[in-house]
Amino acid sequence: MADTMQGLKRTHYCGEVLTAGETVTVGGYVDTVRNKGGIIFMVIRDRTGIVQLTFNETTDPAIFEKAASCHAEYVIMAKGEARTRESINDKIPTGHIEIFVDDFRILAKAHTPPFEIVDDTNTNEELRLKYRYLDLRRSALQKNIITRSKIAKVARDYFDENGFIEIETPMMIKSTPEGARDYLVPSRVHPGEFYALPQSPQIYKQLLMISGFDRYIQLARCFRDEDLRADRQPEFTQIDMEMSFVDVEDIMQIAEGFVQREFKEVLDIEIPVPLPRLTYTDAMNRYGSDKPDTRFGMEITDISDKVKSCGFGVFTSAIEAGGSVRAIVAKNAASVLTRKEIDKLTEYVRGIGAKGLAFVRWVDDAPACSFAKFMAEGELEAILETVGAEKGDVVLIVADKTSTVLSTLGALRLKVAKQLDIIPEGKFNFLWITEFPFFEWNEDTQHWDTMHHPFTMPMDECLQYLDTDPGKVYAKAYDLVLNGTELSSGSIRITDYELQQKMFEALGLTEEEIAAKFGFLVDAYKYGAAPHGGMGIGLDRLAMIMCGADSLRDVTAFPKLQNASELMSSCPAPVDKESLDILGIQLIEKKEDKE
RNA sequence: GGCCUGGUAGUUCAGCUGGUUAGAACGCCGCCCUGUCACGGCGGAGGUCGUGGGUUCGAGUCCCAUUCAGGUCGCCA
Repeated sequence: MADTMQGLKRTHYCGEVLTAGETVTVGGYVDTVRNKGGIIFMVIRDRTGIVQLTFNETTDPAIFEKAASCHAEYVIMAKGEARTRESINDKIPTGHIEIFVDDFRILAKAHTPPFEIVDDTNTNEELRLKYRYLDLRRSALQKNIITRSKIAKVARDYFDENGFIEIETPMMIKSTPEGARDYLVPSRVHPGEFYALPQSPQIYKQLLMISGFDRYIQLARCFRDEDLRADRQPEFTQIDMEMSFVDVEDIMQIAEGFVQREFKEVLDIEIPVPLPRLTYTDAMNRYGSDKPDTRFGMEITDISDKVKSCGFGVFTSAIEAGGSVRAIVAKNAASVLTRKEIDKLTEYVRGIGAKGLAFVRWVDDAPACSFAKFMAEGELEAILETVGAEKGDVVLIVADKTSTVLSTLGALRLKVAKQLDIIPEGKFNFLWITEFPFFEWNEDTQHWDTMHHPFTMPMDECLQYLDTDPGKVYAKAYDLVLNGTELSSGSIRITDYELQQKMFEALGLTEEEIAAKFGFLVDAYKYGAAPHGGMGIGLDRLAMIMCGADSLRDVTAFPKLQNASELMSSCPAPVDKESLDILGIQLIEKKEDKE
């Protein structure tokens, strides 16, 4: 049986700096026990830090013996006098003090954990996730989770101070077939019918604007049944907001104030505003991405003009087919990007849709070039000059359909930058991406899809092209990008009923489809709505970047794996037949069922 | 679904062109040590080499399949 804590009341956390002479009571997990024979030094830990307890065999043999029986992760409580240590440890904040224990309780014994609870762990993540509650004892993770809490608190403060009202929207809503796949929730009361978990509170927050709440905020849980990435979890949290009587500039201003406030209050870092802006078109042309990382250069250069009449068929045929030839320059990379490494990059670009990779590797006075034999006198020199390459650089060139060229070079740019280790740490580059194209031509279905959602307002000057030339319509949509991660996406919404109808027509939706998918929303706008718009800021991603973490898993208490399962509780999991019967659900038998 | 990387003591890893009893560090267990703090000293236990098949006199190592995990593309209005 473990001891009770009867008669003891915690007075201090482990990380609190004590003054010599005071009597304190602390509790925590045993970190290390250093038994020297006649004296024991025990380090205990809680979420605030660590403190050393000292036991002397001659002072109190009974307590000494109990301390000697302790192992890592035992939960203990100790009362005693804080004393200045005989030898001081400068490396820890509480290193000058120790607690000389005169009352000691073992509140819970503990099995040896499957991995050591240390800050700088390199234990494989699968094991740590299986024992997530132990992993979360590590101060590095605790720090992240606590920072995340602070970020959320600052968000609430900021929006509250700016007149926003926090409103909860439902978690069980109607499934809409557009966009990401929904998680479905069956209903016992309505067998065969399903709720969906929200992908975002989008529709509800627009309805709240129609209701006149004017400024709405919610730390909203969102769900998407899509494949995971390091920066993508199936359930996540958005700092979701919406404002009335506003246009794009008003929302950007509020958002800029928000990030400024967060970084100041949580990290004590000044973010200068207004934040830089780039149109979607410029972002694609310069960085090959709609969420460019601007912490380093290596911008894309169009060299189509220089090679359109050269002798290299790969280049010329791409241009003749309406595509282009573009390049990036990796400065001083010739030593790192060996021929072998470039071959690996070629494999990589083939994997993401390009046909190949041409290169110039300028090591010695004569640049090594994969296509040199096709070049006439001076042509290679002209290319090198156009892209600004010098001795020691590597030029990487892709020729294809322009969209493929850009996306390939955009991905290559990031990969090479990581390989060369030229992305500066501790830098926070915010960037607005504006003027998104409204429509995207879908080759498969042969009609126009929206790039955002169909309630996004076109830019005023583009309204005239809605019927005639959808490709020329740009949206009042804006993404906020931080260090190459999309932090937030937002737009001004269509509040004009007739315009909304026109949008649906342009998308080729029939009356029935409109009514079935968005009927109540469309109806709501008949009753009058102030111009409004908003955005959803990814709390998880913001926390990830502010904590300097590489993955959302490091800022999420109980994250999902890449296959969207959770190891600790083993979910999702099958349910018994009775539960399914009540819901009116019948499973299709799998080919090879578990025996 | 495609591509890439990985799976060897509790943990992190080493293990070459196939060849005795598969190693190290940390952790764990036992004994010793009254000022440690990455404590130290002595001793010890601990392995279906992810799984299945194949090649071979012989497989952790080679081949095939499969599975799990991570990254990425597709996907994510």
